[in-house]
Amino acid sequence: MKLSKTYDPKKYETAIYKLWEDSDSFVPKNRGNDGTFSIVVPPPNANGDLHMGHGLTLGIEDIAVRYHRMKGEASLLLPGADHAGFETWVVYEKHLVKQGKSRFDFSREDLYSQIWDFVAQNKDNYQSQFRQLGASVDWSRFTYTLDNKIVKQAYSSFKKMWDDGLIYRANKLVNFCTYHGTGFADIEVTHKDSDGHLWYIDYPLTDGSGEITVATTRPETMLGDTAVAVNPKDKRYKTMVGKTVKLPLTDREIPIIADDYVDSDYGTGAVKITPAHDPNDFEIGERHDLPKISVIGHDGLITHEAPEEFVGLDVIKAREAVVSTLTKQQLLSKTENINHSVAHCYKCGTVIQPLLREQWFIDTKPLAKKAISALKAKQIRFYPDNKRTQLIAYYEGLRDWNISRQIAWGIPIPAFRNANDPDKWIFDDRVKQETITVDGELYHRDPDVFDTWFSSSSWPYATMNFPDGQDFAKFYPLSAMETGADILYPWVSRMIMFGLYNTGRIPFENVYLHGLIQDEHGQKMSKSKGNVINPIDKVNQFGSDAFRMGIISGESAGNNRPYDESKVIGARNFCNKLWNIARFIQDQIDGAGEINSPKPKSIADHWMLTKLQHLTVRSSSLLEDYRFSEAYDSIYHFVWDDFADWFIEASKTSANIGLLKFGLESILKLCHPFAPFLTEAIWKELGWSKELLITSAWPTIPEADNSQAKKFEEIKQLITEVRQLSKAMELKRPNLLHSSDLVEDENQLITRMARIGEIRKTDKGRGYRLKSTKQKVWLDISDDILATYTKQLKENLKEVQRQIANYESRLSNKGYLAKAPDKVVNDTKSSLAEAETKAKLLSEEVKRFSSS
RNA sequence: GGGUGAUUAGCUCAUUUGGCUAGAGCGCCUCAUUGACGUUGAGGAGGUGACAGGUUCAAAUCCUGUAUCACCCACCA
Repeated sequence: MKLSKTYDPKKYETAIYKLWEDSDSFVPKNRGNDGTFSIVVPPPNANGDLHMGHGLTLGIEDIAVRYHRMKGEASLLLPGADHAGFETWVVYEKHLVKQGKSRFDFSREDLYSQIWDFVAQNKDNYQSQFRQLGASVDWSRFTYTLDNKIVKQAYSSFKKMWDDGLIYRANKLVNFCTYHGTGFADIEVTHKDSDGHLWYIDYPLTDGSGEITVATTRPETMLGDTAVAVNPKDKRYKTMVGKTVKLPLTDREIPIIADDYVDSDYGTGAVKITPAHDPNDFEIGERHDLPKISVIGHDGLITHEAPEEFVGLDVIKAREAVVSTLTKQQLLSKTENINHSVAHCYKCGTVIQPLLREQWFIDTKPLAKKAISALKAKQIRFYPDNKRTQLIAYYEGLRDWNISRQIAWGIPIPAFRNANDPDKWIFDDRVKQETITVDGELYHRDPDVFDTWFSSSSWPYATMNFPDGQDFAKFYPLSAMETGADILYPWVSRMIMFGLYNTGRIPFENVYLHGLIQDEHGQKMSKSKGNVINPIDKVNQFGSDAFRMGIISGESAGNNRPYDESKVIGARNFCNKLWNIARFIQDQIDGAGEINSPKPKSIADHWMLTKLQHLTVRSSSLLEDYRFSEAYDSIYHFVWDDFADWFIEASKTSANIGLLKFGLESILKLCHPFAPFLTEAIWKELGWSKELLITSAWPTIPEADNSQAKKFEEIKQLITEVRQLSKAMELKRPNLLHSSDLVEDENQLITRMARIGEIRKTDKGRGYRLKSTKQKVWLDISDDILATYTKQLKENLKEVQRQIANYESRLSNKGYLAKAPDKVVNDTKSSLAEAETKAKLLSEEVKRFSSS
């Protein structure tokens, strides 16, 4: 079939993907090689469209997997979807609001099943987006984070940790978002610098001997104060320690205590202590056995623990009321404006309230310890490596992890509380029941669900059917985990800890972290800014292959990068170039009849093969090293600069059909991981093979004669020089004189490619002697014309002389000769020799024109 | 407050353990008009590698310091 003039992605992509799927090409299978390669796709949230980050993730992972598949390894790219507990919950709540409803209108069970259906609708959506991106994922292994095996693994992790004493339930301060009504892990809280006030409040001593002034940014919490603390070394307050103050606005009497935590230089050096609403105060409270009075409830309103006049006010109103009452009572001595860091909900921006709540916590110390030693021993390779060091630092400061979430959407925590003994908890996975009876006693299920990250921490092996699955035996640890650098802490860190804990092994051998894709101006993409670029739009506009190559081009691990459409356009043009190379070769073959075997004959043939050799070796090693952009770059330039611009052009003088075909086959293979649709489409249209390109073998390295190749390189340089001279002197089809067998042999090639009028062999040259070759070749032009070029000649000579001086000074340096490697020194010597020859020729010409 | 990264051509970015004349894409200038491709071909211009020191025969690369930007972490009331 005749190929059309330009490549039309829309015409092929859907059908090609179906071809791969129908042929089970994505199912891992060894082909003449017993290696394995495995990546699990970071499961996208099942609540919307794929974004740019997914495009990059899938692009990178698919390139790696397709390469290893073609190498013959059993290669698995396992797809999945994330129920994304809290994230989806937020999306669904907005959805409810649009319908004029709220979460309070439904029971938890109702909500759960509604969201289940909501998510199910979206799953099809992004599965088709995976297909559009060309991701060669094994759909038969598709895993959803609420699949039975994942839930079961979450329970067994929980149970094991429970049994090992790593899970504990405690009434501790949690980061609570009063808007969403749930607690968070520390990592889910963002700190923002905000303008606020520092209020100075006088607390009168009970014995009437004076007062102590405390400074606070949150005066409303004074209603829950249970002490005032000062530094034990602070002389100002030495006599007050042990006394009590009468807490204003309340009728309570609270002690003045001494604690090292207090910084004497900040504020007044005296701190009000509210153990129920401040993490530091909580710790001081623990040390001094202070009562914890919760004056702010989970609804964000003042509780009945506070005086009647404040009850039911929200935090802001309560603050105003407290300040105004204190002012009236003349207890407010000073107010300062300050800028300080305030914790906010990462999703809605509500100020986080540290509130007391009974939650499940994981003691992360022992888990982090193992992870640290694995990372220090470099058992996992990181791209870029500095993320490894960063992660170690993170583990070292890691605090216990609150895994309870007060939302309906998630995996229920398999723990039940004794109805008669609130401190007695048992593990049981009958979570569908609200109550169970064990040994004749009634137990109530914990209404909370797990933090999503708790279950996804086991993703690398839960997806592989740990502990007995064949996949686990074959593919674990994963070859690589490729994901965004932004989830190094929330996800990667925990997968490593959990993997080591549950399986005793690292979960993956390599971690490749890509940076954020920003908008064209380097701004973070976000819905609120309205600068989100949809990858699928770009796929539709430029084709999937162009998008993939454009987005990985210039990509380097760990670095953020703006979306650059010019790169996608460049890649689109490259697709078209490939397409037209195929068209040309197809035309050649159509007119050729019998196709000979791919034996190199001409010097161009040998040259092309040595370039191909070099490329195959280089691109393979770059791909093994996760240097995708550089691999793409080297293939791109071989195809365009070497194969199309030189080999194909040369073949117009004398074609070696067998080698053209071989070259194209090799190119299609090398390009396949990057441009899977296009290359498979060409492969199919050409109909040279019954097998699919996706499962064909990665090219082997061809044999070629290097000395023949060098001859072509010389001719190539000669041609380039003639082109340069023609351009500079505005010559039209100049003639060439030479006394060289090589030039004689290649005179047709030179005539065509250098746009020469006539080539003639002669004993005596005239005109301009070419400098790029050792062969004696002259551009046959008059001195008149050449004189117009004198200025350029002088500049060239100067440049060459500068180089010579440079080389000479290097070679006269004793240290250089003694310490630099021989190869480097020899290179310098031959460069010097070359430059000297060139200088001689140039100076002769310059002299000729200076004297005339 | 602590940490990490960045700073290279007009723009966006590469450059594996220090070693040829620091590269690419896009943009720019000049030319080519059609027999694979104008989503093309040929030629070209353009860089004190942020700045200041240091180590080395040799530094964009290693070290120290400075500046600017970005991100991450952090319980100073």
